[in-house]
Amino acid sequence: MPQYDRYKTALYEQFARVGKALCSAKRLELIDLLLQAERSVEELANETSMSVANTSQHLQVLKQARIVESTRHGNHVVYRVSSEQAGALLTSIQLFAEHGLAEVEAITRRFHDGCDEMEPVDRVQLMARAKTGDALVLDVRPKAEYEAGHLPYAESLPLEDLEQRLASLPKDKQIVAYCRGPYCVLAVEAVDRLRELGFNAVRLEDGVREWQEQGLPVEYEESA
Amino acid sequence: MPQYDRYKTALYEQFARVGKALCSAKRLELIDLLLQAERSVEELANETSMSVANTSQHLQVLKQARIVESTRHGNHVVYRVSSEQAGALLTSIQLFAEHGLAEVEAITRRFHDGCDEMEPVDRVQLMARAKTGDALVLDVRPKAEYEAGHLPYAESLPLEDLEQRLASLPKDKQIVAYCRGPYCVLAVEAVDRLRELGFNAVRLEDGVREWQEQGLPVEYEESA
DNA sequence: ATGGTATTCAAGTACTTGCTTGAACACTAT
DNA sequence: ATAGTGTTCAAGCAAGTACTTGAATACCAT
Repeated sequence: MPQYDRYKTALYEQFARVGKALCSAKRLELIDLLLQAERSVEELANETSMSVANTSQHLQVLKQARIVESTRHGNHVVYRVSSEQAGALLTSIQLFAEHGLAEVEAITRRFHDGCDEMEPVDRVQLMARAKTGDALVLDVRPKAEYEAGHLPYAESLPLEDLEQRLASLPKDKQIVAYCRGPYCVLAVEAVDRLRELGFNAVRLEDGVREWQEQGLPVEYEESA
Repeated sequence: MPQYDRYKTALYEQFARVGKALCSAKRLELIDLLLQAERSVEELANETSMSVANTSQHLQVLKQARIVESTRHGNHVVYRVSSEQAGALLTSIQLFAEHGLAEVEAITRRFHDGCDEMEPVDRVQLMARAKTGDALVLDVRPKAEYEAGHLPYAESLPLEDLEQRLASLPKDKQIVAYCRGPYCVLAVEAVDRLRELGFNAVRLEDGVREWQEQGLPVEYEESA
């Protein structure tokens, strides 16, 4: 079966193309960022602390695997994730790593610990409370990510603006902060700070992606 | 945020460990085989046309990523997939590759073409027809894989034994052959041969894994 | 113990990858 | 045109990976 062997090899090599795109920590980080919102090469380079050239090269690899796509906008080249299935890919890797590799749990615990916020939140109920104004849902990611998609009734309050806007936050309602997802620390920091100041704040582990994967609705800025 | 940076890097490196295990065509092939049934190193080496030492090394990589596990059985070391989530990983890569990479479709088409069997089969209905004996479902994989799990009411008829057992096959019922899944060619070959001889044969694209992922039941040999 | 078989380990080589640097290219604004 | 900015390309180096070969280990049978 020489014919068949060539077929088989060719096929697995195609599958491996996808695998190769996912085998670098930096590339996974890029995908994760792009899942929140599209970005230019320069922005991605800044956020991942890589050189622009290097970032560009990683993006080429992802592009060849059809995980991301790009369009030129004037002087910038904007990259985005090419399909929702790319998110599923990352999710399944993260899920697998979390269940299979004890190290992942150890790492997240070491960082998130001290912040014992992890009371399980009923998502549907949370949405209802947000709707009635019973709870204040804060999106603490950078504004651009909020605009690209956010939880229903959530308000944007990027972590970096938190200090300036403390006065406008209610002391009498529960504040629920979320960010990019379970591995992101933005919401952890926000909740830590808010509690320090006496607010009733909890962290929602979900990001928009997790929320969406649960089949729950997400809002977008109409202007875009 | 140096502390945070270290956390982030460590985390993505763990995720990448999983990715690294999936970035070689040979390793994907190994996983695919192991998803059908557990095997010794030697068997895997034979089936993938690799040297034993090389196979062993690939298996170490998969083991470190906790995708496979092994136990010693007397003189042999038997490897198996460590959890069902590993199957989900491979599935999501294959799914992604199939949708995103035109090459995959081109490759499969080139091989499967001529065999225009792909009439969509209603799985639940097929199971009903198999139960009543209305259709004969053949598992054309090697016997060991059949024993590790097969579709309900399916009979084992490894492709290599097909010629010898032609006489026992019915001309008056539909024969539905399946193998490891959509990318496997065993069933294609079986159907080709059967049709040549005037049987009413079709191929079911599913393998056991696909079947199971649909939430449908699977049978195991009680003896095992 | 001895020899046989299955697996893993260790060392070596060819090849690939990740990152850097500096140049080239594409587009904008003047 | 010209200069300025953002992105990609090309060359080069260090590090890592895939595979081979031959030796070492683990187990079984006698």
